[in-house]
Amino acid sequence: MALVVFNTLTQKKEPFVPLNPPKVGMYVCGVTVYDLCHIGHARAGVVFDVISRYLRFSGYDVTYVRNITDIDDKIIQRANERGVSWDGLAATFTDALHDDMGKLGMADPDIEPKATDHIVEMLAMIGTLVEKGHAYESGGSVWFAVKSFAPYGVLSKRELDDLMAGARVDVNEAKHDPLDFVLWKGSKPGEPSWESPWGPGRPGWHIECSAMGKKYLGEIFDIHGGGKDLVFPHHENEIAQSHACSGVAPVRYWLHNGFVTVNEEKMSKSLGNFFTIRDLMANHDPEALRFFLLGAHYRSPMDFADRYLVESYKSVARFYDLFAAIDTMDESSAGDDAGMVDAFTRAMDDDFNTATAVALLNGELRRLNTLRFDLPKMKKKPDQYRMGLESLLAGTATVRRLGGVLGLFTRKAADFVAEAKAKKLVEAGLSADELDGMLVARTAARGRKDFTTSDRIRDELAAKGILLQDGPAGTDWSVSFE
RNA sequence: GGCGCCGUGGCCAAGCGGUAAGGCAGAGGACUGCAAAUCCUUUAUCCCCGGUUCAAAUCCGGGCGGCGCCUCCA
Repeated sequence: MALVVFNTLTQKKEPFVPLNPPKVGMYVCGVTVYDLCHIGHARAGVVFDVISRYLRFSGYDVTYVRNITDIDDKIIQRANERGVSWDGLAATFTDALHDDMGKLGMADPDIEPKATDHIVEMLAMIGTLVEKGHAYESGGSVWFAVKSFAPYGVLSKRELDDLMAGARVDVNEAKHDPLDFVLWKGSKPGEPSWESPWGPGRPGWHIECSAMGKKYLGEIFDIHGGGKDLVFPHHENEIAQSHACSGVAPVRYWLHNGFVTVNEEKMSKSLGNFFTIRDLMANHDPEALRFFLLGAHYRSPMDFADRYLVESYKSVARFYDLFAAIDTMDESSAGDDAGMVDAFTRAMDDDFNTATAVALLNGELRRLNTLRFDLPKMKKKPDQYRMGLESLLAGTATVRRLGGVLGLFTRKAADFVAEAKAKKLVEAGLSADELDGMLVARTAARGRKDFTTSDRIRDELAAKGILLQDGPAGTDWSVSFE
């Protein structure tokens, strides 16, 4: 089976056929850097990160472009509020963006263009649109004449009349038509501005993506992604600009991810009900957030709650526990579990069904854990043991590799465990030595069958989120986040 | 008002015409001094009502309920 993707343009799943295989050009709308990123940004980031990873896994040569909007009204406004320069503010939040996305295990996009580095390209495009009669200057700004572009509405399935009827369209004296949107915004004194044939100003929001997409991926490219809320007006306007300029539809497949909601309500900056990635990372492992985000299909809405992250952490930890155990075996296998790879591919080929892919990984984890604990019993039968070991090693390697396609399990297992433990000790206010002392005391108590004492120590630690596990090799501990 | 999405076990969530994946929580069991971890077993007929079909959670029609876009927004 081959890859099938849901195209917003047609509202259907379609076979994915790139323009110039094996090359795939993919453009994703990044963020406007005027504030910290929230979970919604994290979802969009993770979704398209996984899509790019999977396309590569499938053998495509992907060029992944994700832009940064570093000039915009909100940036100017926020900078004024804080009494800092607009570009300084943008730089600050760009750094924060990189930091946060990096923590979430995002592979860097191949190209990360900034709006302010592409004023020339935007002006050229606006010039062409004016020449072709799709845009006009008025009141120091340049506007796109929506009615000059017949296909307007193809993406968001809107009729011009319906839009007109909506009372919310912006009324602006300078526009010839209420539907028109700005390409070049004439600036007032004191505002950041660039020179243009129409006077000083700054770019409108939509034109940057048209200009940068074209520059880095060409007039027609394969995938354009972003959050569902960008379908209208942003992507609709982007199509209008690009298509009117070049004469061809710019994008073959439009992909949009669903929202993250909180209490069933969309999380957004304007509602103020958002959690920043940083807030969350203070108490949770970034991989838990990624795992959570992958648990639902990318187009479905997801409700967020803290406890889901706790659940996800447990799941992730279960995988690392297996990996850590295998790592200490000092054996390796070049083998691969072909059936597993096949099932995974089928799931992901169906419009990137990460939920099914994760379920597959879970099922395999159970199989491998069973094998892991049964293996010692097989030692008397060398043939059986050898086969079991091979299956365990190959299966584990496969889970790791496929997890990697989802951006999961990329840390060393030992590091994952060590990190979680170190963090928990700090939280519990214990030093490693103090904990060791307690464990030694408890082992001694158990040795003399003083279970009252040993259980008291165990309860004390459990109250701090430190869970003890007694095994043949001694007592180990793990971390709870409840 | 216009456009679109969704409604699956206590919770989260796949499946989208062939008889309900997976996770969390719960119950029972193996293991354990007791636990924990791990493993095994176990919990649904898919919002309601009609229709199409040999066959529907899956398609169509009508309800009810929730959400999103139409204004900045991933």
